[in-house]
Amino acid sequence: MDHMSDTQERERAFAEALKADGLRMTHQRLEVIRELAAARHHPDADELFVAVRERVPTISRDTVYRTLATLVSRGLVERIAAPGAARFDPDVSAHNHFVCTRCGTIIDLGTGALVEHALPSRLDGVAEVTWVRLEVKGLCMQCASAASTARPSTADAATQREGS
Amino acid sequence: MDHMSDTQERERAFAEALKADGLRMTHQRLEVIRELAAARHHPDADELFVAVRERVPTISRDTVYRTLATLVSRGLVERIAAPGAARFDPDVSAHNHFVCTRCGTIIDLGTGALVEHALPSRLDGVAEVTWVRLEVKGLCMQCASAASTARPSTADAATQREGS
DNA sequence: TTCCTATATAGGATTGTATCGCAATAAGGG
DNA sequence: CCCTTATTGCGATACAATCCTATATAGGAA
Repeated sequence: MDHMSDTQERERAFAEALKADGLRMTHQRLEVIRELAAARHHPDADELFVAVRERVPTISRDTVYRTLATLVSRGLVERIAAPGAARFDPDVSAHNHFVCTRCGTIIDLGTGALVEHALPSRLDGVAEVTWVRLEVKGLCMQCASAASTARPSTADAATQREGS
Repeated sequence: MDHMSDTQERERAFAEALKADGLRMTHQRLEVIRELAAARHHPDADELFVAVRERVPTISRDTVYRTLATLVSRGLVERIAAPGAARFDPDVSAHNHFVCTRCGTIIDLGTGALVEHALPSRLDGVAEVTWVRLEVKGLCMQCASAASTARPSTADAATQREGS
């Protein structure tokens, strides 16, 4: 809900984190964080690059990568390892993901699906647990209907070898 | 437990899957599946390549990649997206993973940690759920003690930008 | 066993993601 | 308005993964 203030809050948090470390708020960084905060589809670095370039035509890919690295290291954004390119999630709160095995789309599931403290207090080889999430995979609506009708559709991700 | 028969069972399942599709059992494929079935650390393609090359000196990286793709597409092995290179898990049964955020090591947690994840029967945008896992992140024992004593240790994975 | 053909392999070329190195640029405190 | 220092742009580079194709081989048929 209320996306406007949400985006602005993220902007503010980023500006604050930068200042706290003696880093500078450039307009490149500002546009990257804005684009990501407003995104609803867990974009990858290149999607952000293309989107931001509309407003900052001279921005380089590397600046986008560096900005994302800064955000992730500050805990303001989460990096999601995915086939192909890593995706980024501006929502750092505890929530779960559904991943379509066909097109790679990620859908937020909210925290409802996650049950509390199912973890034993001690896990072998594990010193400290800081993060627990439920991951769900399957077919998204789009791919399901595309599959039932005809062609595999223009898969936008998950471009890996098919296996002879 | 009983790793020997476990490995042999996986070999047999692979041979069977190949035959069912008119594919051939080459000794390159055999050594790859053996190496992976015996592995306990969720290796990536290159680790398998290096290990298998000990016994099949002329094997190419591509053959390892192709064999893995074949295994994955047959549902005999699971691909785990990870920073750097993808890792592969010969254990396809429902079990959960702990991932060390420092070194990238993956530790099996068994199914015990997974409680009744009461997923709503209907999820928005989701057509079909075929896979549910719990993912846990934190610090492994090794990294925890290495961190408390001194240097960051020779991180063997998770080599991503630090973020200024 | 030998032959034959479709499948598989080797490995160099290629694509794609992400990072590095450095000269040029600009943020922002003084 | 200056000056120091962080930041940017971009070509070079590193590495994962896949493609291309001439050559090799699995494995059924004779």
